[in-house]
Amino acid sequence: MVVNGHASTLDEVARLAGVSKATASRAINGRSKVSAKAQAAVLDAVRQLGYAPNGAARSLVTQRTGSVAVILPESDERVFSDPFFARMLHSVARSLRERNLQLVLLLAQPGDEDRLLLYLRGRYVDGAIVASHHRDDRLAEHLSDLGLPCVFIGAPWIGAERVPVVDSDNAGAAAAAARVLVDGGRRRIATIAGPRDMRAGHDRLVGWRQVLDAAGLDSSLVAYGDFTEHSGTTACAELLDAAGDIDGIFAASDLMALGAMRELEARSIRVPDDVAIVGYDDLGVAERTQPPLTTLRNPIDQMVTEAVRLLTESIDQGGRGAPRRVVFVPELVRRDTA
Amino acid sequence: MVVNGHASTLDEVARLAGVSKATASRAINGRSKVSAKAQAAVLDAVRQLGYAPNGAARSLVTQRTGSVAVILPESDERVFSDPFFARMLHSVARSLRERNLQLVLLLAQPGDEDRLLLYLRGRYVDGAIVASHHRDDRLAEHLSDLGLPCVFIGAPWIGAERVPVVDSDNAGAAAAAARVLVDGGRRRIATIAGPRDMRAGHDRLVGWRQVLDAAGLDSSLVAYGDFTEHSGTTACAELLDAAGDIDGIFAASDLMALGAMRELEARSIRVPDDVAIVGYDDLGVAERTQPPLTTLRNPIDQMVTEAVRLLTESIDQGGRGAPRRVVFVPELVRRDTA
DNA sequence: TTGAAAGCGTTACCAT
DNA sequence: ATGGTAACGCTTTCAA
Repeated sequence: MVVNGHASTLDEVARLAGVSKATASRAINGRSKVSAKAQAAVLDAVRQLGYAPNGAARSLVTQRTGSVAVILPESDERVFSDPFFARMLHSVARSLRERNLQLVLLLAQPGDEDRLLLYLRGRYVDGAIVASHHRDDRLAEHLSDLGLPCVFIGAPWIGAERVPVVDSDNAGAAAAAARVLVDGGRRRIATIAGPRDMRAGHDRLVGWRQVLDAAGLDSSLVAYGDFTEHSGTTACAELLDAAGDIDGIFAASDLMALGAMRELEARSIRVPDDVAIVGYDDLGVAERTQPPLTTLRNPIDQMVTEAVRLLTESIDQGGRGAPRRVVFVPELVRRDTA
Repeated sequence: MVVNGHASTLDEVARLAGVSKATASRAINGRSKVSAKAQAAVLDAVRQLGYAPNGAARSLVTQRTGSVAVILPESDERVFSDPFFARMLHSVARSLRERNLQLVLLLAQPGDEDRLLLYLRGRYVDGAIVASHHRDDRLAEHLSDLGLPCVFIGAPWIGAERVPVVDSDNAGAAAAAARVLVDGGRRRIATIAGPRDMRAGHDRLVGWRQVLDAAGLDSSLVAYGDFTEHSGTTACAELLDAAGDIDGIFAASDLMALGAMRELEARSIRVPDDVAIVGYDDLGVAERTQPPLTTLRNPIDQMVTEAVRLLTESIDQGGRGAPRRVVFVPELVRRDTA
């Protein structure tokens, strides 16, 4: 394809096609009127030379790169173990494909923020979707300062009012979960909460506590995990050791619920007979637990679709537009654990 | 930071600092002689304006983007469930950071090859590392045609001779695993193999078979999985149903070994007393199984370090340089399952 | 419909 | 050490 190691330029294409650079450009981008003859000649030359437009040159004039970043300010361990991210990225990739945008995944490790910011300031991407981040990261402020179109999936702790946010009602959903347990007659209801420094972790804990308090039940049976299966097992053991009479558990992720169920099984505690469980996410694991898990469906696809819509809108408007906020409500999926 | 929505340019920095664009550029990039006074003035202006160089403009002249792609031609389900990728990316990120390169992750879905190629041809990245790919993808040929510096981690099926490859000796390691079982006195040795259309899957099966054949043992006890835990469980059940007298299993991934152990436990078959097991990977899971898993350590860090070294070398040489091939040998890690 | 030419924002060469 | 200026490869006026 490539003639001799050096990528071909529009100039060469034009020359080979016997037209000007301008016409060649028009033929390639196909927005403008070009005679059928010129069109064919150019396309032919493109094929012969294996030509592809130089991205830098094109971006320089169009102010567009045709790519969008997904930023994950998260340890790669979690990124690559939590089904949440797999589902989210899958969904993002699909949405972007429809709009002919290239997905660029940026793993934002704690220490590496400077290079990330430099990259974004360098306008290597047209916009960014930020997902799941911790209490202390100031990405929202930075992106807002930067003027780079962005959308946050899940509200950031800091600077949430300055950026568009697509969120789900974590507290409301957790409350629904707690209500399932309370209405099911459970009285010693514990929770395996997510990390305290993450919105989802925090809000789900709050929602659970509210319902328990309102029902006059003890809301002190709390153990913390990090959304992983293993942490669910540990947390469950902790809870059981502290209070042997627990009869209901709300786990802030299905993975933690699964871990908890393993611990319960190890102790020969029956689910849901002895202990009822409600999880959170419904990304596949919940259907496959034994017995199948009652859970709240995290509306990831909806959030992503909306996020991409908002982002492209913002990109098209050149980054202007007021920071909007859209919230989706997780749906209760009743199966057999509660 | 940004004055008014529009990113500032070098021109503005220069004007504010009272120097020429040339000097401003030199001060910012810091390779060339600049008076301390000018240096300070420029840096100050940069800070005041929140200036960052426009990537496109810079790339256009330097022919460098400062970023490197990691291409994963793999379903996102596997990318986000197999610890192999987590470890690899972690390692890549570390190596690139040392060299001040930005990691750009490109998920190459089957249908999406065209856009990926367009992106690469557009020179949005300086080079690419390709990891784990299937029999039918022609990425190696394409990248070789393209002239983009690249390194493959794991040999591709097609075009392996045309690109630099960093690999591990899958067949040799699998042979070592089989030998552990044979030498341990096992006579009915099965394998849970990886996907037939992946090099790692194929080669590990070959290595295992070679040793069994050489020992005069039946090498037909094969079930296929896809490296996931779940597939390991299924495959193990399959094997057990087909041959009840199995006394040794080589699983082509620790995850599949774990799945197999769950099935064995469900059937009250003891490990290693009744059935010995050897896994593959040693990325954390192996230490935590019950009992701890004997396995082969996939030399991911070594492969990645070498891959990044080769890649940056190739980038510095402008993509020239003969396609090299480096192979690392996995180490046997003996624990308690065999 | 087409072509010439003016940028886009940098870096790098060449004088000074 | 510094400034003017020519690239880099493309898109997009503006005339023709």
